[in-house]
Amino acid sequence: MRKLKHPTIDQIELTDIMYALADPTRLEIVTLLANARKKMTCGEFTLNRSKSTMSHHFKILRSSGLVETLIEGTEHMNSLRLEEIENKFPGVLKSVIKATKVIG
Amino acid sequence: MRKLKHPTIDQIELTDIMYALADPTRLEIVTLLANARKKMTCGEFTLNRSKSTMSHHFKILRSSGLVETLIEGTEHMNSLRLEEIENKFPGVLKSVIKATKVIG
DNA sequence: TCAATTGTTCGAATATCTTCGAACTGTCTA
DNA sequence: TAGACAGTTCGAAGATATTCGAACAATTGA
Repeated sequence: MRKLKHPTIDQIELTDIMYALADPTRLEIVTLLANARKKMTCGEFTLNRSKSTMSHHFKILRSSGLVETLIEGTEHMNSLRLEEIENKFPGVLKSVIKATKVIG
Repeated sequence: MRKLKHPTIDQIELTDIMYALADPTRLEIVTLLANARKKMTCGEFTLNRSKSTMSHHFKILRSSGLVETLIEGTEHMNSLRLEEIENKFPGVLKSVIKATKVIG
């Protein structure tokens, strides 16, 4: 469990990102991460879901390429791969984050 | 069957749009519509799917607010609600369309 | 070394999605 | 008015998703 797998930039696919963002729970995680502007542990997200459910969503966020998870001790520090994704799909992630801000 | 229901602009929700765009078939319909720059009938999309399957996808595209369908005779003319959605969620739809162009 | 902490994995239940063929509806035209 | 045409709706099959609790793994600290 030393290191978690992440896709490289060229392995990231648009449909995977769309799919990851289509779930309300995951979209909320993404916007919280974007607004936090810092790394957050899984435990900091109190979205009324069980530990295993949250872990499941983070796994999908990681495999889509949206989130990077670094292990520090017993904690998993999560951050958005915003710049990389902006570089590959300009405007996609940023506009979605901005759109969620306006609403809630 | 005279007129089909569409959500008004303020009824359109971001997660519904994300969900609609997450399916490869629907994403392809959306990009074809965007590139066509004109209204297209359902029959013009030859994506190796049955009539009923295509109808199902168009129903989701309509209910998400992405697509508007006007009935002209026996044909259903479809178009993207690009300007409306741009107005509500700036950059979201346009950046996704642009991102798909680069790839395929 | 042992317990506490953080998160993952497993297995299962439930719900939702995609897909299709068949039957149907509304419109046009011969 | 009957047939052709474009899509929708229905019902069902099979695949995927979401969710949870329980068990597990890795690290830290006492």
